[in-house]
Amino acid sequence: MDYRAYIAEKLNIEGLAREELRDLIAVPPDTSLGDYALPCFKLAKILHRSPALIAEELAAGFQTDAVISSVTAVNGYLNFKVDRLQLLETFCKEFTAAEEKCGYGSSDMGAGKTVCIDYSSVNIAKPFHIGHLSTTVLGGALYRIYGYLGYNVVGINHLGDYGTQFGKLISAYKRWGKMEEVEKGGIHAINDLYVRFNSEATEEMEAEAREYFRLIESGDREANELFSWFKSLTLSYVEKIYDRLHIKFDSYLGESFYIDKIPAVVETLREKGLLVESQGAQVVDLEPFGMPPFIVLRSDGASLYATRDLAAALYRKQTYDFAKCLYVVAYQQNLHFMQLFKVLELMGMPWARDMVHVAYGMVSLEDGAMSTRKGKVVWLEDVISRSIEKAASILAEKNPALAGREDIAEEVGVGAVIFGALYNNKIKDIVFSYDKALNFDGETSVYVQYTCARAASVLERLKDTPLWNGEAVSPNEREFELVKVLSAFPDTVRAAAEAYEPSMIARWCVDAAQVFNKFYIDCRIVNAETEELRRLRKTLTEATSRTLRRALGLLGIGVPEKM
RNA sequence: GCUUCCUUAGUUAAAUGGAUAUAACAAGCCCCUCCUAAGGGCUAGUUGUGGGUUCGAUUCCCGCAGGGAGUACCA
Repeated sequence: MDYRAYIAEKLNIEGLAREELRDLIAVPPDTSLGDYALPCFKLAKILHRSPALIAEELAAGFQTDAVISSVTAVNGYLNFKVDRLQLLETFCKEFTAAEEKCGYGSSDMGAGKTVCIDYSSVNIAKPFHIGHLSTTVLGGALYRIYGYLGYNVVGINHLGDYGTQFGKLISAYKRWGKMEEVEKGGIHAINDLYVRFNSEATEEMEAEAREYFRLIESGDREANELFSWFKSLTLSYVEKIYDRLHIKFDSYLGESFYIDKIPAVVETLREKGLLVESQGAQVVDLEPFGMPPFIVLRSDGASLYATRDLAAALYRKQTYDFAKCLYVVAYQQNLHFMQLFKVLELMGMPWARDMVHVAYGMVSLEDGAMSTRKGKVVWLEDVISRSIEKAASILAEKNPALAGREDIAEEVGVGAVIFGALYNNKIKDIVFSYDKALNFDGETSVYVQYTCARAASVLERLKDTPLWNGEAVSPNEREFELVKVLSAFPDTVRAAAEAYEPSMIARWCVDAAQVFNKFYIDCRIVNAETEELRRLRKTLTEATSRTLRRALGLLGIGVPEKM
């Protein structure tokens, strides 16, 4: 139920629309003040009286009822307290109804709308390092969040499978590579070849690489077989990682897919008079918009990454007719996307405004930027396996008798890696350290999972106790706080989607877990004072457990029953 | 140079323009005959700088300082 709207409706202030009034209603910093508050300062202008006076008048004229139990005027604020039992009943009713459908916090607001999300977008022949984690888990989380809100979601892995680097790779393989070694070493063996090529490359070798790339393009059999082999090795490698991180895609169309669509794009740009020649290249002039030119074709006639992105955008609109198209790409590429979206706008595409660059911060190491060539790199699979190992060793120590420890360690360890990447605002840069990544205390997924395990253990003991059925109880502070935080979940999911900020959900998880743990410590659940209280507390415990599980699930994190 | 993002306890970070700026980690102390101590409690400690808008600014605007990123044929 929308308490704000309810209060706005009851207040009914002249000269102010209900909606406006509703949006003015805030939550006080301290519960002891109230559950909702109307700051009366803005009203002072409309009503020509002091805020304090307005608050007092409104308080005097407000009829409390079964929903709002008290109203007080304090320093220009009108503070409302909700009836706790009524809140409890409302929450339980809404929660149960939602769980019977698609889950508490889910919605049909996205029905009939498609959202394309371009994320992770791996490069062929390059292993995953810690820098690829953000786009992968952010995109994966947005994919699930939008799905939960009823959108039709298309997850796109825009493969980096086109460019002269693949000529280099073939050249390197033919020079030094052995099939058995590559089969055995997989993507890292391929990467080593590529790194070696770059460090030893001569003019002659560069020319050879260009020739191999030309051979790939012209359909040469051997070159294409090698390239396909590298591609399939890469895909089977990344799929293993995606499985562990619970990431999925609906499309793996990469850059190479768009090559034959480029002439048509170039033609359209020409027809619209957007294409000009500059220093031998074909460009769209963006000078009037304060940006460097958007290069469509190089002076040698070849396309660029930007051109393929343009073709991809047009293709996606045509194929999916999206309401929104998200690009989960680091802020390094801010300019690129500003240019891309501007060009689409200049082409007369009204949907250019539906394109969103979901920019996130960069990862560096404690001693500076990562560099694959210098070997200064942290591989993602190493981080994941170390995290799992740590979880396993803690588990072995704390709970040696527990069955299925391996799976639990996997969920805990992988969860910590994902959660670490999603907990802060996405725009923040990250300096990677194993100490921080492998921290399982405090504001972490492990804390949230642990809270769920506690709840599960209580619920196991109460499996024969019926749920609360609205019997009259007077909820204490802890129970009340818990209901409040749980009720905030649906809005949190929506806000996270709107801001493309899964961290909001991650933070909600920690908030809710903190509130639950205080409740757990202060209130006996199994041995509650009365039968009614026991049922109520069981109900709250179950709602917490289910919602936390749901929330972590949206982030791609599993929750073990025990740990 | 230009464009753009960032700057909050020792550290990492929260905070639709609202009341006493909130957590965690690290530090110090306390709590397991009691539903999982990967937990709970207590103590101490913060908005870079100068202006402006506003009844009210961590939040919006303009300087300054410091840092990141980008800035024509890489992706």
